[in-house]
Parts: sequence; C-alpha cells; structure tokens
Amino acid sequence: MVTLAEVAQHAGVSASTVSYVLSGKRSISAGTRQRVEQSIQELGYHPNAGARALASSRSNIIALMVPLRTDMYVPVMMEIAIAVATSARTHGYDVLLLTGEEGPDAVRRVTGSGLADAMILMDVELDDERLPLLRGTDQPSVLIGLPADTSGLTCVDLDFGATGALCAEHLAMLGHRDIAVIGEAPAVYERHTGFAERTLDGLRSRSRELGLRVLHRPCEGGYDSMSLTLARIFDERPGTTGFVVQNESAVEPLLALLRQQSRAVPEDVSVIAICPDQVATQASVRLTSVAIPAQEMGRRAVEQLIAKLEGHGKDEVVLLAPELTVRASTGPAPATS
Amino acid sequence: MVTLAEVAQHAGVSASTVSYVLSGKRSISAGTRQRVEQSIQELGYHPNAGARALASSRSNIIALMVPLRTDMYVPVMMEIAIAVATSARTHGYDVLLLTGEEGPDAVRRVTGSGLADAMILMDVELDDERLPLLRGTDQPSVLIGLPADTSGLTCVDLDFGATGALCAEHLAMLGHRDIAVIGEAPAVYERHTGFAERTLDGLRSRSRELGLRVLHRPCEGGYDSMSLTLARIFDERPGTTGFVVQNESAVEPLLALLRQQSRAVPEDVSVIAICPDQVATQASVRLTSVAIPAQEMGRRAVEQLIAKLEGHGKDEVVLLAPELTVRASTGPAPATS
DNA sequence: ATAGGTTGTCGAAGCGCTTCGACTCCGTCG
DNA sequence: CGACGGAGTCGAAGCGCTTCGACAACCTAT
Repeated sequence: MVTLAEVAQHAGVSASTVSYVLSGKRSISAGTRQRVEQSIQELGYHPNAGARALASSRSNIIALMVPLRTDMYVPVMMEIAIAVATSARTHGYDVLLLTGEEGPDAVRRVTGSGLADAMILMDVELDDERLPLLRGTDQPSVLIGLPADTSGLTCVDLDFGATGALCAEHLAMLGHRDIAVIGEAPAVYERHTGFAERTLDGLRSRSRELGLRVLHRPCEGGYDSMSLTLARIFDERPGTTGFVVQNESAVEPLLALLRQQSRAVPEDVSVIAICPDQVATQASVRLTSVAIPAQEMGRRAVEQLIAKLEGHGKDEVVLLAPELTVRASTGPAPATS
Repeated sequence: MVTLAEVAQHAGVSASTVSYVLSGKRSISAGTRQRVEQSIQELGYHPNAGARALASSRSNIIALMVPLRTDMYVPVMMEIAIAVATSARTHGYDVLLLTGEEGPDAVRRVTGSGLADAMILMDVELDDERLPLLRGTDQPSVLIGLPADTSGLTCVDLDFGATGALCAEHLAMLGHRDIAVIGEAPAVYERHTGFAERTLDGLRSRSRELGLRVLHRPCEGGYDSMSLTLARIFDERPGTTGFVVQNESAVEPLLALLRQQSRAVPEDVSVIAICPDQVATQASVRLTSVAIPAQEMGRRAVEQLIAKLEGHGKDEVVLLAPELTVRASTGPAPATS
C-alpha cells in the first residue's frame, strides 16, 4: 500500500505539500503540483480512507436507510437508491446502505461512530421514531417522505396532495362524476407512511370543489384482492367511470378485470395510475399516469444534503410538482344513460 | 464526542484495557469488564470508525456493486441487496453501495483506499472487465453470477443450467412435445450476462434427451413485444403447448395474450416462469415456477465473504439448486389432434 | 531602502484507536 | 521454597492523514 509519505518522497516534497495538492486548500506552484500528480500516477496512490476520516473527522460517506420491507414500491426504492448513490458520487461521497431493520439504533451507531457524515432516510412514517434522534444531533439529514411534523427537518417528496388534485382535475375535465380510488394495502395506511393519505386528501378536497363523488378502497394488490375490491366498488357505485390507482400491483389486475367485464378502457372507464413511467408504458394499456420521479427525488435529496454539509442549506420541505401524462387509458366520460 | 480515553478515565483503567474489553482479544477480569461496560453505557460511547479503521486496517465494511441499469430484475436486485445488507450486519459489517457506473475504477478506488475490506459484485458478465482486477488483488470478493472463467474466484448463483433442465423435465413429464422459451431481451444476451444462456443450454440439452422440441425467442417484455413474439412462435410451431418464461415483464402480457386467443392455461398450454415467488403468486394465474432465491443468494454471498475474511474460505462456485413449485399454470398436454 | 504583503513550502502536532512488549501478581509444580 | 507460567493490566508506539503556525523568498508600495 502506497502512502502519502512515499508519494512525497518520490516527488521530493514534504507530506503536507502532497496533502495540499490533493485538497487544494493552499496554493501550490504549478511545477510542484505537476511533479506530485505525476508521482501519484506512477505509484498508483490512493489516500487511505480511515486515516483521512480520522484526521479530518469527515468520512465522505452518506448513509442511506432503506425500508426492510420488500413488499412495496420496490422499483421506486431501488431507483431512488441508485440515484442517491450516483449523485453522491458526483459530489465525492460514497453511500452506506442501512436497512430499516436496526431502526433508531442505526442512527445512533452511524452518528456516534462517525461512520457517515450525513444521512438520508426513506419510508418515513408520520410519527417516525427516528425523528427525535435526528433533531437531537447536529449531523445533517434529509428525509424522503413527509412526517407529520417537519419542523427542523429537511424533506424531499413528491407533492402527493397536488398529485391527488391533479387526478381529480383530469377526470373532472373529461366529464367523469363518480370516481374510485384504488389505494395501497391497508397496512400502508395503518403504518401511516403519509403519502397515501396525502394523495387522498388532495384528491378529495379538489373533488369536492369540482363536484366529483369519490369512493376510496384500499387494496392489497394481486388478482384476487382486486377482484373483490372492484366488485364492491361497482356494487356501491354502479356509475363509477373513473379510477385512480395508487398501487402498482393492482394496476394490471384492474385492467384485466375490466377487460373481462367488457368495460372498455378508455371508452367506458378511465384509469389514471400513480406510478413510475416505466410501469405506465409497459402496461397492457398505455396508462395515463402521474409519474413518481424516483430519480429526481434521490438527486434532490443528495443535493439538499450536500448543501447542508457545506454549511449553506436550511431546513426546508421540497415538494416536487407532479406531472400528469395523458396516454391511452383516459378519455371522455361515456354519455349518461 | 466521547473517546476511548474518556471511557478509560471514567472506569479508572488504561485505554488499552478498554480496547481489550471491546475486542475481547485479551482476557479481562470480570470486575474490570463490568466497570468498563458500565462506563461505556453511561457515557454513551461509540468507537470512532475512522480511528478504528486506521489502527486496525480493517474497515468492517463490505462493498456491494449493483448494476446501474434499472431495467431488469429490479426486485431481485433489491432483494439481494437488502439480504446482503442484513446478513452483513449480523456479522458486524456495514455495506457500501456502489453503482456499476464507475466500473473497474470503483474496484480500484475501494481496494486502494481501504474503504472496504471486501466486495460483492452483482450482474457479472461472462467476460467482465473487473475480473482481472479482482484476481490481482488480495482483497476478498464474491460474485453473484457466473463469469466464463471462474478460476480464482468465488461465485454464488442459482444453477440456471439445472433450472432449464428442470423446466424441460416438468413439461416433458406432463406430455408436452413442443415448447417455447420466452427469453430475456436481446440486449441481455448481447451483454453476455450468462445466466440466460445457461438456462437455455440446460433446457436444450435435457430437452434433447427427453425428445422435446425447443424454440427460443428473446423478448423485450411488455405487451407489444410479447404479442409479436407469440405470433411468430405459433406461426412457426403451431403445436406449441408449453412455455418457459424467463423475463418478468413478459409474464403478464403472455397470460393476457393467451387468454385473448382463447388458449386456456393450463388446459391448452402450460406456462412455467423463472421468477421470484412473489411474481408467481401475484400473477393472474398462479404460476408454476422456478423461484429465484434472491435472499438466499445475498446471504450465501455474505457468508462466503466472511469466511474468506476470517481466513478459512476457499475459491469455490456455489450453485444453488433450483426448486420448481407446481401451481396452477401447468397441466397435462392436451390430447394430440 | 524599508516595512508590509503574498505565495509556496515545510515540520510537527495530533486525530482515536489497536497492539506489542513488559510488568506485576498469584497459584503451582518440582 | 524458588522457579515458572498464566492471567490481568499498562505504557507507548504507531496507523496515514490533515492542518496550523512558521518561515523563506519574492514582490510591491511608500
């Protein structure tokens, strides 16, 4: 293993000079810089991470806490994780992957040991038990998701309230009067992850303004569950012509069941999905959808974090504006019989 | 920040004693140990990761390199990643998330800087450019996936050859004669990730023995692509009654198209999927499938790695035996007309 | 010409931990 | 009863890096 000292010797300068060449924290003459860089190349020098962390008390590592559950939004999580890792690298940081399993202890461990300089938390619950810890430490952190009380925290998330409203507007504009929301699994609501409720709230209040009637039904996803849910919806509101689906694993079942019941999409019923674009475009009907901008969320979270690490960067809530893309699954409401 | 020295002072012992209590590398009297542990508790001490890494030249971090592509097998990747993180923790290691983006440079960076003690690579190509580097370093590594030349490497993977054979056997046993393989996207074959070829080889050679006729068609996934592929298959081999699908995003389209063409599953055609159990059980027909044991793969990879880090642990290829679960999508071949 | 700045470089002091050798204290064995 | 060895503890020497103050050399302004 090549050390700083060896590079220094090889270049005929002192160790501190090499360090300053690397960090750029003091001015170095062009000649010296070149000689040092040459030596670094020739010797294949890589600074030792541990030593660096010890001396500078900065690890250049960001911790990312992902939920342990692999039952929900998996592609979205993955995409966020990868976006986080990728953009962290462009800022010179590496990413440490923590699973939710350890819970608050992980936060303690990481902040206490200086393993990471900052952290990003995903899958935040409305009243997350990790929040007090975050507030109590001076280690910067960013949440992806929105807890009930955001004071003193920085959060990045899709504006799910606006998303719900957007769906309502689109369906209202097309003349639909009775719409149904196929929600996430009941467990998601019980866990109070928030985003599902926020979507619903936004959708409901905009619907009220627009005169839409809304029926909300959580749904586990999968065919059997969807079948049951759909039956109950048409039972209660036979005139339902618009669907908003916020559960990836219910999308395809819904389309199949509608087909089976000879309800044409979009002639008889319209469907809007809240899902990643990839899902919307790969479905059996190209779906009108509000995209979940996973990449952007990851990137923004990192940017916020870096800003905090660099000193400028305030606690703020960044809500990404939803965008509705019209594809082939929504159309004018059928003429009322 | 609490340091070792402060703990030592608080407990009335020397710093080295505290260190030995923590590491257990020398015997400590019960009384002293207790006093030290008490002090650690009271002061809320967490050893500094950087200092520890510097002094011991071990970071207790495992690097995990995931592919950058988010287009394929995402849930599987995620599940593996989480399994890796979780089991690494049980062995006292944390996981550093690297994306494939940096390529071989990431390997150099990590091994050179001592950021991680070992690494796990996913999505290994047959002739991966990172392999020479791995062979040339003494840092332990494990691959998830199988390159062409495994000499000097440790690999963990599902035995895709046996998987293919298993599919052939099951369909042959049910009396099918003409089967089609819906493969991964052409890009996967071009990239030579290997697993797709291995499946096909295993399936073909067993089919030869059993007298099955096999037609293989890569498929992008999605409805349009699947529709085209299916049409061509029935065109060329109208008597096809068995399908083996190795492309998650082709499963649902295939089922929908078969339904649309009034070919009943499993009465007219049988379908076997090679996919995670979750996909198999959530599909519109409960699918007979060979599971991709993501969790197990992650766990085994970590175990191999830990073994190497602890000194015992040889280069070996661990192939997990495939298991076929019969569900509702396969049945006896229809009587020949 | 002299005081005052710049600019570029160096030496040395740590950062918090691990680990090696040394030392003390006892119990044990010949 | 003295030599011996194990158990338990300590001191000190680093691990490889950053960073601070010092200093020489040079360049302006007065």
